[in-house]
Amino acid sequence: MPGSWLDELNPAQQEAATCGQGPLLVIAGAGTGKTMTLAARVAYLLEQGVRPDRILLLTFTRRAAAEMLRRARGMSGRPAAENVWGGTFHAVANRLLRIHGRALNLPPDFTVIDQADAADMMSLIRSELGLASRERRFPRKETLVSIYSRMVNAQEKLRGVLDVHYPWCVGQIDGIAQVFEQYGGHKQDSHVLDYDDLLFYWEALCSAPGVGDKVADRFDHILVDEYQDTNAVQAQILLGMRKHCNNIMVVGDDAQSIYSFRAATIRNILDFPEQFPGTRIVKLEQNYRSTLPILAASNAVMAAARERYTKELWSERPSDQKPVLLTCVDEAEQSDIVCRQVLEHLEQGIALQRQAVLFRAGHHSAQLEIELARRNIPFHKYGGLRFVEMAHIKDLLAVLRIVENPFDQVSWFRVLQLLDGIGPKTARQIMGALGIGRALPAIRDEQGTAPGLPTPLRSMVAEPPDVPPAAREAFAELRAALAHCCGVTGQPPADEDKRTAAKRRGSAPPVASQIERVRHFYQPLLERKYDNWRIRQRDLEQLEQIAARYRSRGRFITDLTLDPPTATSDLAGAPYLDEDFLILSTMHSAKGLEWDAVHILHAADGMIPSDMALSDEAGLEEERRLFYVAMTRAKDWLYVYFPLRYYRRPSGLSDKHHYAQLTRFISDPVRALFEQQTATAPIDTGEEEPISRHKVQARLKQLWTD
DNA sequence: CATTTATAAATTTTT
DNA sequence: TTTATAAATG
Repeated sequence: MPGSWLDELNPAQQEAATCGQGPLLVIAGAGTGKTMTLAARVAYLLEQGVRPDRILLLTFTRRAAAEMLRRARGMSGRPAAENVWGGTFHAVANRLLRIHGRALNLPPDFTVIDQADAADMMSLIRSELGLASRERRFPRKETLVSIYSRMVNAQEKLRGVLDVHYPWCVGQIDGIAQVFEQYGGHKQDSHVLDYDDLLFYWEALCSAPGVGDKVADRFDHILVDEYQDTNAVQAQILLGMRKHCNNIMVVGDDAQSIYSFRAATIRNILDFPEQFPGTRIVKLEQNYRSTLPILAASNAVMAAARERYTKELWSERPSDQKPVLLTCVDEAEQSDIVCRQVLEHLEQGIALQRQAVLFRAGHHSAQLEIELARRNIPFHKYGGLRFVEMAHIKDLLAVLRIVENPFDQVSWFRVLQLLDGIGPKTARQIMGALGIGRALPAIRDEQGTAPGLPTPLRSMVAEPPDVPPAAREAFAELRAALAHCCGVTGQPPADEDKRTAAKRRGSAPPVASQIERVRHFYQPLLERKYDNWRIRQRDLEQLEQIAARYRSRGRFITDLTLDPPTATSDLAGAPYLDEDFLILSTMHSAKGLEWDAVHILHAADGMIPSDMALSDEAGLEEERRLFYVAMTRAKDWLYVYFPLRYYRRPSGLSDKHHYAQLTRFISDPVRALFEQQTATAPIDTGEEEPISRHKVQARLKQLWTD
């Protein structure tokens, strides 16, 4: 008998949750209880006696999966829900490939590299090929990765990708093709997979004879959230996983597709019924989240979309409070008013955690962050520059990655160049001497068949190569740190040879202790490299704390690349950090979340829609959906801020500025649905703002104009 | 000759 | 604030 929790669902939600066998497509508009429905589906399946480890729940973030399983546990009262396979496509791919990768000739010790690492590898290849110094500038390494990623994810030809999305690179097509050619080999030599490989190899796993059946046979039910933001490869994976179980449920909303830059395509959700014959379609159209006025404004924004969507979102939450459009003089005033608005709600009893500030790009919140810090308002920021992308974190992790995977060229290259007197050239020499990369492929081949021979790591410890005098001391430190992390401290290397790799890992010290040792090696380099090394040191300490939760170094590294933690909120001021904090988030990272009060910054053309996205029609439409996603996060209060004036240079004496235009998404009919306020309030009695600054600047100007 | 230092330029969104 | 290029240094 189904539990009483089913009664809390509306008919459409119940239908989706208790649907029988076969493919199921759920079109779920914003705020229609999608998460609850998915959780209910999991709970229902468990009650029906489906084994938890035969359910696969694919979500956009690990957090989303955890949240859904938590709810499913609450509904079904079955702790067994913990054994449900949940996570992102990438994380699940990683897990499956660890188990079955041997069938595809994947090295058992492969590590996963993120986009920045992939970019570094592209750069490595670019300089090896001598493409860096040409008369016309070769694409940046980040651009190379983007092109490559789009190519493999959308399964398009290089030529086509360049023509459509990177027309300024078309002239360099031969060089680009050369780099990509080498890239595959370099990854293989380095025993690494990039994000795209994870999906690609999973797909390959499905179609491999023998193993393909085994993999597909692992699951009886597959549930996919946010299906509008999956790409062609991910759809192929689902098709490949269908062999035995046809019970595939996908949930999504074509109006909320915001990841086409990652080659996501709404074709997936639109074509699902054809790809999976016999699909049952359920639409969730009742919005439980937002008040009517907020919903009306959001719908009005979408009404102007090129393609109209067939859903009719409705709500039963009337309210007198329209969304508010706040026009302010400039960015400084915007920050000021956001703070005051947030605090006002806090006084009304809306905790900071139930409020969020959303913006298009990570740096759009920079001014606000300073203002929040000044007023001791704690906040957490999601999206934008993340922890693992910071140079010092990457430096330290690179050392760990070397221990985990001694063939990782990018990490060696990075770590070696940290040392005094070692640049690209010497780093390559040392790597060659250690047998890393293509310099000495013979040694690597023997490695596979004759496990007794020294790996790069062992030769590093036992017979180190020569280094420039300036680097000797630090190099010795590095060797000691590496030795410690392998667990060979104090023991003669001869003793090591007898053990298997697995045993060696077992004897390695705890991950946190490894980081502590690496930090000891890194500390002097950190202090020399950065003026603000104290702040960065705190980050490294925090990394060590995160590591303390892990038993396996490999797991730690993989988790960090597949599910990176958000940036530290140093500015919030640690002493004042209490339980409650305001949420700052990019619009992308806000997907699937909701708050009582939502503040949207920079509703100006050029910010949203972003200038970068305006090159084609599709880009503009995606920006519109993005704005729609941001608006529909709000339950009771929605504030949209529009600064009139932007300064060209954020700092500096020139007071050049330009006037902004209200975002084109708030057209006149849309604007009528907002309550409009102009912030003319006297600003912060303590110090007047831009006016006095201009006076000072004018006075300074006289010094050189007269 | 390779590395370091100085200078200029650029800067969406994320697994 | 990071990153590519140019000049300077050891």
